[in-house]
Amino acid sequence: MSIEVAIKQYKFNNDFEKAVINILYTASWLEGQNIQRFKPYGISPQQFNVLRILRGASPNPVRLTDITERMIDKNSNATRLVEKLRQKGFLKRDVCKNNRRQVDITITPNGLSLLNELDILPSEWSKIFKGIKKEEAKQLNVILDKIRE
Amino acid sequence: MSIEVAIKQYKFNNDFEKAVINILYTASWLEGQNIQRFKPYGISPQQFNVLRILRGASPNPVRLTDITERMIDKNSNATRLVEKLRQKGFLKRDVCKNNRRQVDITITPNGLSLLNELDILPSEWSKIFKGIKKEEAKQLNVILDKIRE
DNA sequence: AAAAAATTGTTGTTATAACCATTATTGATA
DNA sequence: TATCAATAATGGTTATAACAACAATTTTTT
Repeated sequence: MSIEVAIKQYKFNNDFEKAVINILYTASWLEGQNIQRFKPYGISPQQFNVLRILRGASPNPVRLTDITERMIDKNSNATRLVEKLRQKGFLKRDVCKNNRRQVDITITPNGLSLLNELDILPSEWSKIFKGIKKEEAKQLNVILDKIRE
Repeated sequence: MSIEVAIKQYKFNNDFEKAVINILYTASWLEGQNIQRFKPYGISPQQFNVLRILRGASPNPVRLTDITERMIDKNSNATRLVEKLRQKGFLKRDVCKNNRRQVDITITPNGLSLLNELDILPSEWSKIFKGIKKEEAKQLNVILDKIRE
């Protein structure tokens, strides 16, 4: 659906302004889809993000600052997200031996199997993105990367 | 900056997955810019969004459902956003005469002049978007609209 | 007209985000 | 080695989001 119809605003000052609103709107839309996807498993998109970061480093641990750096939304409070996930048994926390200020955070087998269930299969991607082709996804990535220069 | 470097994740399963993360990340980045922009004026991006909707309809009033429909982030609680803005004198609320369930919401001169200050001048847009050209902004809009089909 | 259904907006509650001060530890330096 | 700055993480507080129940009013049905 065009952004004009979606938010019933038919006058944009220019293509850049429209792009800003389009990005924000599309992100909110995707976020909504993710919330629905994760809800049955009792985790939030942010928590999912943390688990993916941990899996990326697994079996090596990561520190809290690593998580903050790599998070999509940098503003969140990583300490509390990690604690939530620990309570659910998806990760473990150990004070780092070399540097006792740091905490080593590692995903557990439980966490890995949760991610396994949540991974989107290649066949599902084409359903979700039925509107665009691979080439367009690539173009999109190029343009978004340029925007944040 | 490429999304890989930004979030230090170098393996994506495919271009679609990368696009999802890229959109979410870019939106968070834009949101951050907006928060900084609006902070000196004491309003949030959501409140700014509401005021823009009101200006779009001005001098006609809009109702709460209109606001919810047109908001970028549909999940917010419009009632409370409106109340915040009313307290600051940026809009007024009147119970609708024809239908007493409804509330007519109108932007005040105060609200209009706030928006006036916050409007991004054409010269500023090119600074913010120094990374992309008008044509790329157009392409971006086309692709994002297709995604949400 | 009375009852049922739909619409419109409000409010309570719980969870999460945002902001910022604080603690603990380490490493540098004088 | 005592001090100070930098680093790493935590926790209190306030604001906002998310969800859901609720109340008031209007519209539709019987």
